[in-house]
Amino acid sequence: MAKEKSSKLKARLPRGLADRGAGDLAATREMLETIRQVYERYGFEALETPFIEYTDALGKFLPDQDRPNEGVFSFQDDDEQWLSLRYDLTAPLARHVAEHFDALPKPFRSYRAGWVFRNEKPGPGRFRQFMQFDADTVGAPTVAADAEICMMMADTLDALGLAGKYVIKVNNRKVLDGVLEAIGLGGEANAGRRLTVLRAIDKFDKVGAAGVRDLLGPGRWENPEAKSGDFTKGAGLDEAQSDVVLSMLRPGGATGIDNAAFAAGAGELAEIGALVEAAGYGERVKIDPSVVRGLEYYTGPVFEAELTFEVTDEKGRPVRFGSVGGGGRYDGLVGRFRSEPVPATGFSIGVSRLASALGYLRDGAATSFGPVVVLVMDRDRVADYMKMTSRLRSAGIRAEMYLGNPKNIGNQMKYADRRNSPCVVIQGSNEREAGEVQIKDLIEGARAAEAITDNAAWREARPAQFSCPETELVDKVREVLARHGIG
RNA sequence: GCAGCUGUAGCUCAGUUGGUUAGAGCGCCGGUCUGUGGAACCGGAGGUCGGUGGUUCGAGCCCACCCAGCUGUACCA
Repeated sequence: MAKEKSSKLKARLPRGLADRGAGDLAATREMLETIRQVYERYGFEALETPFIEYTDALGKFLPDQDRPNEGVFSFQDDDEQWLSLRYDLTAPLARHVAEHFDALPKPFRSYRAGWVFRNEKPGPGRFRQFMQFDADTVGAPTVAADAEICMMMADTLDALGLAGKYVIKVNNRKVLDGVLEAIGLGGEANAGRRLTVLRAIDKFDKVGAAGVRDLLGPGRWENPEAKSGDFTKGAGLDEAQSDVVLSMLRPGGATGIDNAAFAAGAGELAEIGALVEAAGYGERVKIDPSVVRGLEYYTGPVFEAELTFEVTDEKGRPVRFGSVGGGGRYDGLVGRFRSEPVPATGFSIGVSRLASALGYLRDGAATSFGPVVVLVMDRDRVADYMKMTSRLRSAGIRAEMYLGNPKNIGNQMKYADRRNSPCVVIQGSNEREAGEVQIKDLIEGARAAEAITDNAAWREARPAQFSCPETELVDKVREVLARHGIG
């Protein structure tokens, strides 16, 4: 008993997770709908798969010898089989397609949105639960499918109001493989070093050409000048090898490399370039040799959508959003389940990150209005107030009767204020006798009251309040809502 | 994982060379207040001072270890 106080549960959320309020939800809903419409227009169809899959269907087959299954939330079923929360939407799609292969039209074009989960260290803009919105074409080997996906991403970002503020970068894993082969890193024995080289290239944006050179060679200190902080082990390439890799990152890319992989990759890139150019997307979709992505399961073209604008956060620090989506061709993924190879290509939008970028862009979150509040002026007439509320609801207007302690009208007004109500409905005995109601426009009232500094005067003035016959309640409320653009 | 920084109320912080019962502002709940949302006044709840051990007559303060958070870095299939 004495310990009761200290044994109270602490209300807290695990790190990397977030509750989302009305404003957030509304913005996300609108955004998802915009994306959905674009995808539909391109002829993709909806699909939903569960949050949970067998662990082996998710990622065990991805040749990730680095850290198998780390970063995935997993648990065992009662038959001891391992299950996991999905960490992306691509692996579940591959499972779905493989499972229903015979019933699906090929190429199969589908899209899906949903939560994915990663058990990784969270950071700014990185959560352990976040939403993705994917579109994939399965069963189409042609690079036209890749080009189409890129163009659709461009159209999607345009539709979201980001025209001119992003670039879709395209590269090809075969080009990278060709370069690596040319410097003697081909073959199974060098898989680990290849990975290190790819990761170094991936950091080009962050550390620059000199940083990449360090990472390709001996390694790099967190603070290069002081040689202090954390040390990242390099790939151990010599100068000549590094030169070749770095030359690839310059505009124009690598030259003088003569092997099959490089030629195939360069050819595909040129083809994609020609397709997007011909369709008028040349400014939005660009070849960029520094894009690596996905490190393991991509087999051909890879894409990345990057926002190119900068904003500052509430503390005045610059915020870079960078990548808000990416994808590529994964010809091996569905084939894990089947004896024949199944080509596939897709793109994934990071909904949560993109939503926060859009939020910054719209300087300040749009306020979402609450319901109309019907005040309780006379405790004995609750039935009448509920009836009024009901009339508003029947007319399609969000409305509620005040359910707290009604003894003080001021408290009811405060409640409505806090709910962001556009207006309140007041009917005391005076109005009742006259067959009227008072409607107070809280939004207009707040605006009108800005000039009033004295609280007594503010009360007296009752700004933006008018009375009307009770029969016109719905129409008048509707007028107030319309004035503020509330549907 | 590694490195640096930081831990006192829901939030922002104060707290003397180690000294009694750890404070403030804001926020929250209630009241003044049964006819009006920005105010005022009054009252209240809320703390194992991140944890454990140590030094000391005495620790929020000093020491050791641990934990958590933040930032960077690595990883991100």
